[in-house]
Amino acid sequence: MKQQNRKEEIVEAAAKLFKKKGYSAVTMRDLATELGMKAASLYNHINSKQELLNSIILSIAEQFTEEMSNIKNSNSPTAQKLTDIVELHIKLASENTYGMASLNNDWMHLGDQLQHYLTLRNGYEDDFRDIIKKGIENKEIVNENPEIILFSMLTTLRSLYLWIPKKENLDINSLSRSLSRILIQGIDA
Amino acid sequence: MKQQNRKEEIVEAAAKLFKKKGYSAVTMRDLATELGMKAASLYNHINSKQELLNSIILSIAEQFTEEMSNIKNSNSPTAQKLTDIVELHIKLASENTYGMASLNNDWMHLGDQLQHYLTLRNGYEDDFRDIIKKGIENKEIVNENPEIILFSMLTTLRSLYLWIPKKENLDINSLSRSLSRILIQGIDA
DNA sequence: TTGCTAAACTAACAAGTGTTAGTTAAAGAT
DNA sequence: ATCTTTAACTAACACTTGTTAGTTTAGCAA
Repeated sequence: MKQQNRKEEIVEAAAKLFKKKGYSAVTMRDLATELGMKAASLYNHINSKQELLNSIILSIAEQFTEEMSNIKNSNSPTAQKLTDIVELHIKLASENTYGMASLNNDWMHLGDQLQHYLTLRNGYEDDFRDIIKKGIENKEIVNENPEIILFSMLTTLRSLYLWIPKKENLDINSLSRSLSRILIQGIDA
Repeated sequence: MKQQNRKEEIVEAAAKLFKKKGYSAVTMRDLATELGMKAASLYNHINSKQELLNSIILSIAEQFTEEMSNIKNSNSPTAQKLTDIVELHIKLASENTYGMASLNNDWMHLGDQLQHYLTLRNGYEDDFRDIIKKGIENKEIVNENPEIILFSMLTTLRSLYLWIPKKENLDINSLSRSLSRILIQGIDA
């Protein structure tokens, strides 16, 4: 039977290189060298460079979509939902510090999966926006432009993949609490 | 005399394409087509593809560095300095909606200018961090981990270039006020 | 008119691209 | 011992890459 292990090593090494140089700048020869083999040998395990990108990005995107739907459908107060979203991003970012880079920067190079990805992303953003809007209606959060709130939170959360691996001995739970406080309660003394 | 105008058109078109597809995925033939000419003709105005990226990124980076130093050396209270930083990012992001993408995503492809860029960026971040730390010492802002505060604000500000062009009829002053409030005072009702 | 210059062109190059075909060596299964 | 499969290899392909050389065209100065 095929060694599923080797394929995963390739996908991981690909994600690592994609993070460092971007999808387009990584050649199959780069990737092969990283794994100590020749470019042609990669094709015993994978079908194309494109497929590597697709599977890296979509597996993460689908996790986001699924977990967001759980949060949205819970009946927690708004602040708790937002905290849950922070936690979700921290979890997935720390589990996928390489792949998150492709998700953020190379999604436009998804070929036939681009539309599927965009659908997932738009759905995710719509859910996030709805949570904020309901929070404003219920006067649980302040009456600022929900688009600006969404933008501000989401861009911070989307960048976690860059920041988390730089910090050693990072306690994920305390990061989660601290970041939630900062995003929700601000930094004014 | 050489038409400096044409060169600026090329740099602008390059920045636009770099934003859309990333530096590595843009070919000189793409760029030429965008401008209605042949790739070889570009070299009547520019020296290399690399030079395009360098000038796009460094001109913006230098503006950030210069203006940050003004803010740091002012004797405004911390909250005002932070508001000034927000304003600075909004200003430069709206003046460079294309180039900011290269600054954020393609800096690793700067060739011999990479070190210079990193020096500027580190200096900028150090200044930003100092402002936050002083604010905590003076009890002007809350005693959270300054690295998390820095990360959170900076990543939001760095993403403005993506968000600003999507909003039409955007009043830059009201965005500036609103975003400053959200970042500093949070969203808790 | 003549000459110069800016800015476009065509043609080409050497290097690098993703990928395929066919081969080979080692490990397991019969 | 033989057969099959896995996963590596070499060689090569058709195409694309950034860039250079040399040429052409149009406008301006003399």
